Amino acid sequence: MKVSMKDVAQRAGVSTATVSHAINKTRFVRAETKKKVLKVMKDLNYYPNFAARSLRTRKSNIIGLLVPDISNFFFISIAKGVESTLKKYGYNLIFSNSNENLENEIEQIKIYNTQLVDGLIVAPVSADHTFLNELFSGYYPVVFIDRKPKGYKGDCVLGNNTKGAYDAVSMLIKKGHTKIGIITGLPGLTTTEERLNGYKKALTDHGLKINKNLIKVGDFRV
Amino acid sequence: MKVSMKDVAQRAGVSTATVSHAINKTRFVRAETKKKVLKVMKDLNYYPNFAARSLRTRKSNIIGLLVPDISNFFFISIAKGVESTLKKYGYNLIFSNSNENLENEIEQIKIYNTQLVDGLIVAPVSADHTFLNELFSGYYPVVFIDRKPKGYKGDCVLGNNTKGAYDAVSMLIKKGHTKIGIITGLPGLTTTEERLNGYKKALTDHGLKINKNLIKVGDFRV
DNA sequence: ATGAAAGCGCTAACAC
DNA sequence: GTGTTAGCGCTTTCAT
Repeated sequence: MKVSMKDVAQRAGVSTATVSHAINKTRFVRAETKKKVLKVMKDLNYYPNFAARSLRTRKSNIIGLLVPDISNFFFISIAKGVESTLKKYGYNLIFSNSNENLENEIEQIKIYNTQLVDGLIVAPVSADHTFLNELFSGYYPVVFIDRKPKGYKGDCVLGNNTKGAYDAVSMLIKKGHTKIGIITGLPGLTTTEERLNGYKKALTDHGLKINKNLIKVGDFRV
Repeated sequence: MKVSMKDVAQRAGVSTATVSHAINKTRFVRAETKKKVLKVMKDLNYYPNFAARSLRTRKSNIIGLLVPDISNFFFISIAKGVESTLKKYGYNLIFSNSNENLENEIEQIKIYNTQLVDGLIVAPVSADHTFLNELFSGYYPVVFIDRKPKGYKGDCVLGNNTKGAYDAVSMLIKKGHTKIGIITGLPGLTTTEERLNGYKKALTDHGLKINKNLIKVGDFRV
């Protein structure tokens, strides 16, 4: 049988409250008592039950990360950064993949809605996200990254794609170039649209014409 | 306030047992009753509480994956495969990184020991793992991949590195080559050692001498 | 075909 | 400085 806090308490001759407080440093426990408790914990190879603690405290110390492509280097580097920062604060990462598919994204969000996570980071698929207004219970914080969820107003962390493209094109123009092309990302992504807008605006602002033949669609998803 | 099963039951005029069974299809519920329950669930935007369910059933439907390098393509492709297979069976993936550091590995295993996961997949760091014999409570299944944990006898899924290297070298020899080098992975890894053994054995078996100058250490971690 | 209620293992308010 | 105990939200046994 799995050893519970009660077992530890009994063997140490204290109450579960004392064990709990010894573990969590949430009220004073006499040094001697604490030492005894810790020893028993070790002897019995005791680990507090995650589910019970989580149920009681309403915290899971888990953050969800939902990305559209788990093998894309861009999203992996995000996952890496998120994971290492979370661990620093005692959190864990649940990593999930919508695979650029709206159904998958919705299914995964429903799982997160079970209070599995204390917070969620999403790089949304390219689609209308008005439905999020009712899907999100509002009981845990959500932040979107990289792409903007269309039709939903929530916190986002985004690159300034328009300005990036604008500046890049302006730079080329200033260097004397006039025939400037762009390979865009996948159509429909906000990043794609924003960069294309920046490209076009830079050309127009500098008196250059937009040549459709110089605009090619690539397979970038970030 | 977060809506609980009790709220759903009250609003639907049934007991929590019925709600539970309607959700889980775990005993017959009259079609009409079920329909009413489902509607109330939707109306109230109800999602079952993960922690409560997990506490009661002693299942989390979460599998842990612990790898030594989260940005290594090899481990990422493993993560991708694991994640998609898990999702197919209704499981989630907790993704963690030991960063080739034994302390991190141990810390993370302790977290998993809180019954957070129903199972664990580990690509261990290169170090003695005898300590696992007492660290693992034995209450959840663990499988090691890619590298063999030294000093611990447990389930592993490994490549046949010795034979792979042996065959590769033998092939070169059969083609008439005699000056055959190897760039190994990091020293200490079981994969490195096994491949080196295969390399050496192939040379010896075919009557060739081992030339230390032809053995170079690379930075491969898989 | 459904309900009542115990209990999973913790935390924290209250008591002393 | 420590103990008692209610209760978190489910699942499931025992009733009916």
